[in-house]
Amino acid sequence: MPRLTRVVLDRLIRYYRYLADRVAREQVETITSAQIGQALDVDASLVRKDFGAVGLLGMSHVGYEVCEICRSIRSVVGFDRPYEGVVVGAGQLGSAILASDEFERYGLRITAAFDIDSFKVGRRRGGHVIRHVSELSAVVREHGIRLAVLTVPAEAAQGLVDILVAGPVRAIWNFTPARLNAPPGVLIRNERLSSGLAEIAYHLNRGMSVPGDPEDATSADSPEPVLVTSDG
Amino acid sequence: MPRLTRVVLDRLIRYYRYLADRVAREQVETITSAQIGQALDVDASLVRKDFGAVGLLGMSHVGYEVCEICRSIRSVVGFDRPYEGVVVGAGQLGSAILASDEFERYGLRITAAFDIDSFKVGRRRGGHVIRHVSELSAVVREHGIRLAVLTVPAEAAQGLVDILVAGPVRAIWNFTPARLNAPPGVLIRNERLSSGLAEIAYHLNRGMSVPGDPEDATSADSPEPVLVTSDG
DNA sequence: TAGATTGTTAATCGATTAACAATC
DNA sequence: TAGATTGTTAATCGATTAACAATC
Repeated sequence: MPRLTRVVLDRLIRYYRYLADRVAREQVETITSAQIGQALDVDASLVRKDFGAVGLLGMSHVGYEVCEICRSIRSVVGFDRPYEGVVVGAGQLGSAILASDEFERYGLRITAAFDIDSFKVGRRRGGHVIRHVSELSAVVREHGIRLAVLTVPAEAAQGLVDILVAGPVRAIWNFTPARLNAPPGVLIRNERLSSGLAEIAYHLNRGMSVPGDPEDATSADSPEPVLVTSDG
Repeated sequence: MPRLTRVVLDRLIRYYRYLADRVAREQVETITSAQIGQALDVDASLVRKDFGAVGLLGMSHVGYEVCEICRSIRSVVGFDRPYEGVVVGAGQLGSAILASDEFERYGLRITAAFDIDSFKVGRRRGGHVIRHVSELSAVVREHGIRLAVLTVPAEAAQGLVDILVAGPVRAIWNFTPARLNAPPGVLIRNERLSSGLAEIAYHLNRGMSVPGDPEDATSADSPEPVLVTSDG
């Protein structure tokens, strides 16, 4: 199977969330590409193409089996193979992430938290005892941790990346505004909030005159598209 | 000036952050499109095209004035015109946002916080007293608030959007996983963390074999690109 | 001046949409 | 069967990259 691009991956998530939510509520066994497309504002043939890309086969005259779609997406993306991650930086945002139980749904289990502030070390956040960052290198090696969530001040970020990638860490989920360098093969996923703010500021300053880039919602009753955008 | 697309806006932010950071550190007066392009892994002619789109003119043989670039981007995006926003939902994530001072740099000033939990109401978060959500409608109207940051449980999100857009709110910064509907002219910006998790899970499951989509960092010393991606 | 750099046009690339034969 | 739906190919669209004359 050829590598999926990020835009495809993004749509797969949207299909998955929409269908998983729906199947939990109503009894839906099958669904057509046109129905999904309308609900999510994606062209029906793009839906079919995406499904084809993950090996899903539909049934003529019927559509696709909802459970099979969900299963297939989970499997292709890898949500069904749990993996462990650590949170580095137990400030407000780090604590919010430690307290969240949303991530397990997507395969991620947070197994340790670190901070440099010795006042915080030893305290609990969302069921995890905070350890001192000096233990970071040993812990990720010992447990073969492959993901680190970075919620530290921007200045500290690169130094921590260097420590992490010297061990088994192969993906960094970066919530700091820092630009980070890592060796080939290490994924750095930036959650850049300033990008959201740019879009918001631009929108508010332009008046609301121009239609945008509808993304994962529609206002079915209005001819003009709602402005809905997302990072991915 | 024609409307800027989201991809252009995204790059503008990257230019801005890179240059603002740099000018704060070193004494740089001018810079060429090639230098920016190399630092940020963007084709030099795309840099020039982006600058053209915001009305920036360079000087042959010299490049662009760094301060002029920054000023121009701030102005086009609207960072130099402050606006007020409210945070709805004073949980962990809401508190993290309330505590942050990063956003003022981009024009956003948080002026109020709301929650439905009467135990929280009256307490302080990052300098703001939390008010009961029943006051939300009156407050946004009174202050002409145009942005709301949503950090509530997914089930509560749509109902709050309806209240907000009935008032002056014209942009929603959505940190919940809910898909939201709003009338035309209202921007809904989704910060969808599951999208980041999808990319991470996919990467970790694929092995690190395939080069990716370098975005705002490069490992200058390696021939292969580092995997660096971002929501925007 | 010579050479570096811009601004812009043309070529390329990739992703989305449209069309339609095959299927049940 | 007739008609709805898929899977796939071709056309379109938009964004990126390459090329290059104009400039200082």
